[in-house]
Amino acid sequence: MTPPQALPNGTAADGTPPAAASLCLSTLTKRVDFLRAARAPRVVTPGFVLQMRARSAGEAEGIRIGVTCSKKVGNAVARNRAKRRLREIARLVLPEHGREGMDYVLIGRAKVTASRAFCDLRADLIRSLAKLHDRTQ
RNA sequence: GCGGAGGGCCGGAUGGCCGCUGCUGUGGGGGCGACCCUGCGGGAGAGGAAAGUCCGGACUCCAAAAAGCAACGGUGCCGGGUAACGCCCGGGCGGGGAUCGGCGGGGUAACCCGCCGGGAACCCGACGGAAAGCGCCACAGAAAACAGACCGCCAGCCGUCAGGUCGGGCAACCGAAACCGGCGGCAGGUAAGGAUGAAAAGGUGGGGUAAGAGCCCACCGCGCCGCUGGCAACAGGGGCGGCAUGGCAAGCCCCACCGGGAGCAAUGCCAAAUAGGGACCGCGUGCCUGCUGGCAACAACAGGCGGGGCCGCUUUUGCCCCAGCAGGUCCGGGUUGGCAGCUAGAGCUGUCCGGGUAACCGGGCGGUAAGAGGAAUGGUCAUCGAACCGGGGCGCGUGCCCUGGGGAACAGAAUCCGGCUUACAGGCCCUCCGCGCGC
RNA sequence: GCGGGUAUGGUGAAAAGGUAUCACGGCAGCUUCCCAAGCUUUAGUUACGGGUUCGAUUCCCGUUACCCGCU
Repeated sequence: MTPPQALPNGTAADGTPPAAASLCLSTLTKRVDFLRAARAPRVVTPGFVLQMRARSAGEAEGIRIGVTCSKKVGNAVARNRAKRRLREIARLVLPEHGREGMDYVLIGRAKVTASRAFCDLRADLIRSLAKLHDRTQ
């Protein structure tokens, strides 16, 4: 058994972020929040669709994240698996790359969300966030 | 060894890092509040179907649900099990079933085909009633349901013909007569036969008859009545009846039994907020006694009588109401927060003992047990890994060995249980029956 | 999660246990100089799988898909 830190891509990403994670992420639960985000700018990648909306003042605090999958993704097992993977990349990426006062919505896609390599999925999210942030500047 | 047929179990494994949701111990913090958040330690966290929502219950509300009636729905061989069931077990009856026996046909033969009978393990069956009633049975066919009589068959009577017959004649032919026969008609007998059809009024064989027919006889079937066995469904055998009851009840229906309705988005509590609002319907504007207030009318309270209401009707008990209110329907407004219900129950299961053919029941000892709430139970990496694909070797062959790729079915608790049904990669185990061979 | 309903040509609808019908549309043909209109013709697993029945779109059971209601 070789220790895991010998592997190059395992240690690089998950160095410190979990400590910072606790302060911001909360979950979107209301249908209206999802509908507002659906009208906001979006980026489409093979594994997911990312929507980002800047909240108006006094609405809520911190970064909020919503995850959703339609019936097109598959049965309950497939949908739950897709949502779990999306939640995991959000947990790893958003504390570092997310912005205060934003609602993010991740939408799963059929087949690909569950099968795409995890590191690719994470890189897709970082790239998409950068794109959206550039666009709103 | 060949062939056939059942049942049960499992449902990828190990480890590293990083997470999620309850519980518990301890510490800290927040909210007006119901309550909530959080650090550290400990321990727990999807299935055999969690699925479909097809049955049965627990539980909650509809005030309680005792009895009867009606309506509606369900179940349906018998017995047992169970909290209960449309489930399970055992039995009965019917059907299927490898093989076997008999008969017939084809073939030189091996064998093949058809019919009938018995029938292994086992499989299938909504399997009460069609002589209580109603309804339906298209097309075809003479006829489709108290049978009837289209064709046919048959003796009789009448008419007709002179083919057979009889007489004469060598013969051609002549004559006689309605006996046989043909044709037509009349009034009957008969249901054996008749293209059909899913189904044709007991079947097969013999006797019998003018022709026929359960008209008679034998066997089979059917019905009725005893007997024997069985708790029963039913089976066996006996006698009697000459046959009456075509099918469909997953058509209406009859019989027996069961069922009040809605469902955890039930329901209860708390917080916050609002207009604690309005319209219509229904019932109704009581009587007596006591006490208090009042000059009195009367009002409030308590008790009795009477009346009304309680999601079909009646009765009983009970509860509520009597001056505006409990009840019903609708319109409008506010909230979309928190907690409980919420997981230990007819629990599940291992083993032993006892009862039972079994399902199952009783007892002892032990093990085990998620409770989320836009919904946790995972993400990722590594190693090992079944199916499957390719190459090589061994072997007569099923196959075995080496090696490279490959990479795990159906599927995610949502109040909880007992079943059923449906989906499912692959693996493991056990049992039964027939035939053949060996001992 | 709980409860209820529907399925028939491409679309919308009928049909009593007995030949699957109607309208619009599509394809092809006739007609016309061409188009329109008109006429003729054509295409169904009655969602799927079983059962009852002589016979099923219809009756019964199971499956699938879709739709509706309930805090």
